[in-house]
Amino acid sequence: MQYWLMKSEPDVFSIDELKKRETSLWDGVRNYQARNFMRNDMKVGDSVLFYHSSCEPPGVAGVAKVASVAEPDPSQFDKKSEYYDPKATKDKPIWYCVRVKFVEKFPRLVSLAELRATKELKDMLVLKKGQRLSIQPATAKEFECIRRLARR
DNA sequence: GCCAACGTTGGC
DNA sequence: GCCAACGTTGGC
Repeated sequence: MQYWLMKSEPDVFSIDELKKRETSLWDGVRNYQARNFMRNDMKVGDSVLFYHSSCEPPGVAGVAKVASVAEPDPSQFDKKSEYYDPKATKDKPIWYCVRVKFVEKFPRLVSLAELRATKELKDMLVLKKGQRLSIQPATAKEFECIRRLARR
């Protein structure tokens, strides 16, 4: 069982939207490293910290879990989608995505500033300078620490 | 295979 | 809106 942090801009897709839909494909990822995490490493039942980025304030908004292993991202075939990739074919998909399931919205957002201020979390990838990857591995310790912070 | 130019991410 | 950091593209 692994732990992950997944970033999303709440204007595009938020924890509230996931709650409403219950499950959703995590589509639109167009970075190979992030794709590889989804395609190669994510397993059903893995826990996900749902991170809101490019907003005020950025931070961890809640928890999801992986509901199904990766499948070809349908948006790569959709000419009307902003994620359309003309190089992808159904025989040879390029992009993959997992399905995630809503678990909980935190009683309050745990902000990036708060993550930075927490000694236990100092090694988190999301705090590293220049770390832009939208999907990052996390540890059980980090996961539990953030869940505790959210209830303080 | 190098690397300059360009595009994107995302905090501030 | 700025810009640092990083990834991708494409000419050579």
